[in-house]
Amino acid sequence: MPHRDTSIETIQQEMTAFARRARASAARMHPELSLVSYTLLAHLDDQHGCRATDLAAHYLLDKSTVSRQIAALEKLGFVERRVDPDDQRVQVLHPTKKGAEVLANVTASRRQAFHERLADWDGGDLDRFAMYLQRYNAAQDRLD
Amino acid sequence: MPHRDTSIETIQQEMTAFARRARASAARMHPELSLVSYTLLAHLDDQHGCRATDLAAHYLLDKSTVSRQIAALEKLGFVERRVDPDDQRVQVLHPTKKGAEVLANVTASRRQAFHERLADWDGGDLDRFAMYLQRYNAAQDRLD
DNA sequence: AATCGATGGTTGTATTTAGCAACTCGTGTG
DNA sequence: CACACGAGTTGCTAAATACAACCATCGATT
Repeated sequence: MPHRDTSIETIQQEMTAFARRARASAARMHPELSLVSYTLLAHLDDQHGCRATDLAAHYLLDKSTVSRQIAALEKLGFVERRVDPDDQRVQVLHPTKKGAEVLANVTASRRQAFHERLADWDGGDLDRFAMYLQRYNAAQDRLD
Repeated sequence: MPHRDTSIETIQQEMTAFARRARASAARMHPELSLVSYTLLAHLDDQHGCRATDLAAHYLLDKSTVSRQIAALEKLGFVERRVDPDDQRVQVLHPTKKGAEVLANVTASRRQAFHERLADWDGGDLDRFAMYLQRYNAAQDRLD
């Protein structure tokens, strides 16, 4: 088996192992915000608001799923809806002040965890690893 | 913000993005074997059999979850139980012939998908990416 | 202007995955 | 022997998700 295949095998195994744990471990770390809620809220934050449909498209989730997740986030007081005056159908979603704060906390603590995990990596390796992941995910975007 | 932090931020984002999708995309590709079942079956296969408790410990799953997953796999005829003659409490789990075949098929098709995604990567990059992932997951093992 | 198809969103229903708690049954140790 | 422990199962619950049916609004066409 060529070396190339061995590498691909490893990548497959490790990505799978990672995926299996990520959700559970995220839930353990941040009971207040599941991986999905976190992701949605983060997207709203850095897009400065967007529509539910956009979230669904971007994350390949059913619109009903997004609708319920957003409803939950709204109930928690983390997002608010602003009806678009130009089109009464659309609700532009924004994180509330409270939502932005919680998001910032979770982000900080996730960042902390990542920093610990990556503490002994040198800068060049971090840089390359980051690049590879971006490249990998971008490829998946195109194929999925 | 030092470059190091930017890399870590990217790694965090990309790993999260990946995790979010992996399950759904695995389910779409292989409706016959969820990501968890696949993982459990694969573990049985390469350990040449093990106990339910070992699976639970290894994958940080509740023993009830493993029990039900195994029951499902057994119902499908993919695993069989062999009671340990030295300790009647333990059941050593093994993939059946059929289970091993299905596993091989799914593995092959997953490998195919990975090959497509990584088709335009050069050997050095694949190698480094694989190493980084192993290193990252090993670190997570220690901390989790 | 009335209508109709497309778009944004919600709700009903079902499935899957998971955890926790309570249980059974066998094992081994005081 | 009694009792604690370990392996596994089962009852119950909750969360996340998909699919389908639905409602409201918009925009284009007649």
